[in-house]
Formats: sequence, structure tokens, C-alpha cells
Amino acid sequence: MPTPSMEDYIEIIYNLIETKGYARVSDIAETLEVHPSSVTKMVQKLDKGEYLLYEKYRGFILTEKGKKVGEKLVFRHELLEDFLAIIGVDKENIYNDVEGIEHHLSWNSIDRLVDLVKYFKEDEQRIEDLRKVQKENEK
Amino acid sequence: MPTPSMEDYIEIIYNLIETKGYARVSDIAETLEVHPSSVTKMVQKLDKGEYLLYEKYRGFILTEKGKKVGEKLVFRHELLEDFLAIIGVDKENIYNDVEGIEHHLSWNSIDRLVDLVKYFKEDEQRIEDLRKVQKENEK
DNA sequence: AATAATTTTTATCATAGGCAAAATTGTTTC
DNA sequence: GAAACAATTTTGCCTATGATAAAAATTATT
Repeated sequence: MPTPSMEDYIEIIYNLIETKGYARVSDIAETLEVHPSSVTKMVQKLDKGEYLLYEKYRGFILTEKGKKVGEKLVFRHELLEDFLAIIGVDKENIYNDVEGIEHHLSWNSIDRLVDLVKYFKEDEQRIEDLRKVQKENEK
Repeated sequence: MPTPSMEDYIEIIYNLIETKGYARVSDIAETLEVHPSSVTKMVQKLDKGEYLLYEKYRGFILTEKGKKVGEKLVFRHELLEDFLAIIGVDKENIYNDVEGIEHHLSWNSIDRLVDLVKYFKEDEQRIEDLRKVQKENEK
């Protein structure tokens, strides 16, 4: 089992490779707002855990295991962003909140959130009803 | 701002005092499944943060600040348990998941979850509709 | 008073990150 | 193409949190 921090890195590496085709230490450092040396250390740890193959100074690629995990993590992240947006959380809080909770939910909870998001998406009226409740609560 | 770990302790101390009238090192250690020495250290830290008044070997009581925080934390914890139960997460996962995420949600998200829980509680039909979506998803 | 239970201290560990210096790679410039 | 410089990456050491283990101190009980 990867630690929360390891998950963060795997997720970002997966995303970078998807969008840019490659992931480098400096990109990851910038995205996570940590120092490059911290990234190197984690990459070495992920190599030990066989999430990626690492070659000093040359770079790294995700293993099958790493890709599989990365895909799940990205799916989960997007689901949670969807969910918070639907219930009306402000944009500026969404990323941080997801960042905070994504590593701490069982897959059972994730499955139920999938259902919940579907529940709202499949009938616009439900979201409107929710907004009504929210308006009521404000008073 | 208390750290997540500090919040855990404050919350449990608040609960213990509410239900038993007092909180002792050994109780807390047992509830949190950590060693008594860890509890002592954290209690000292909470004393420094003025969440409680601590007297070596004698015990401790929450300050006004500690009580205020504790109350909010307990409210948040119960809200999250409610929420996960409503969306159908299995009982055996609820406590751990709440434990994991409660320290990482903005109060903005908490407010929106209050609305959401109210949305479901105020009309039983909505929960039934959600269950229908869940039945559909299973297939 | 002796023993038991609880609490505290001290020392140590693991994770994760910061910072500075060294190593390597990449890019100019001649 | 080689030397000089720049950028990137890595290493080594330090810090902070939060936990454990064992031993010491205190309180409680018999």
C-alpha cells in the first residue's frame, strides 16, 4: 500500500505523462510545491515499491503496477472534484479539499460517491432541489 | 490552528468528558490505539496551545478554547458519519473514513455537506431514489 | 510498607520535507 | 569538437511530527 504522499506523486506523475508525455523532477517539484531533492527521494522510494523504473539523471517511467494505481488515483481525484462541485463548494476550496481527503477514503465510500454523483447528474431537477435547500439554510 | 493529530486528541477528550465526566491518559490511549507515552506528549502540546490545562500526574481539563474547538470537531465528525451512512457506506468503513477525512475539509465543504444531509433527511423519497440508482449501478 | 497501576521521561525510529553542496547533463561559445 | 557556463538532478545532513519502547517517577491499592 502506498502512503498518502506516495499516492500524490504517483497521481501527478501519471497526469504529467498523460498530458506531456513525460515527467521530470522539476515539473513534479513545481506542481507539488516541494524542492527537487524531495522529489528525487520519493522517486527512489517509488522505484523500490516498483511503481516506476528509475534511472539516475536519466528519468523514469511508470511500471504496469504504477499505471494501474495512477489511473485509479486520477479517477478518484476527478470524482471527488465532481462531487464537491455538485454540492456547491467554492472553486477555490475544491482542489485543496480533494487533495486532503482523497487518500483517506475506502473504495467502498468511493463507490457510493460514484452512485451519488450519478444520482445528481442523471436528473438536473435534483440539483435544483438541493440548491433550494441551500437557499433555505442561508437564512 | 491545531494539527490533524491534535484535533483527534481534542475530539476524543471532549467526548470522554461529555460521557464520563473526565478523561485520563489511559482512556485516550486505548481509544486512539496509541501508547500512553504518546498521549502524555500530546497533552503537553495541547497545554502549550492552551486547549487544556494540564497538571502532571493529576489530570487535565479543557479550557474554553478547547471546549469550543472540541464541540465543533464533534459536530463535524457526526455530520460526516451521517453523510456516509446516508449514501450507503458500510458500517465497518464509516468510522475509519471519517477519521481520515475529517481534518482535511474546509468549513465551506462542511457547510455544503450540512445542506446535503438536510436535503436527504427532509424527504425520504430522495434516499429511495438514490438507492434505486445504486441498484442500477450494481448490474 | 509493599505492591500494583498509572503516568512521565528519555532515547530512538519512520516519514516527509528543506537546504546546501556535489554530480551530472545540456547548451553556448569559441 | 572542446571548454565554459547553465540547468537539472542527486546526495547528505538537518528539522518537525508523531509514534514506540524501556525505564523512572508518581499515585493508588492492598
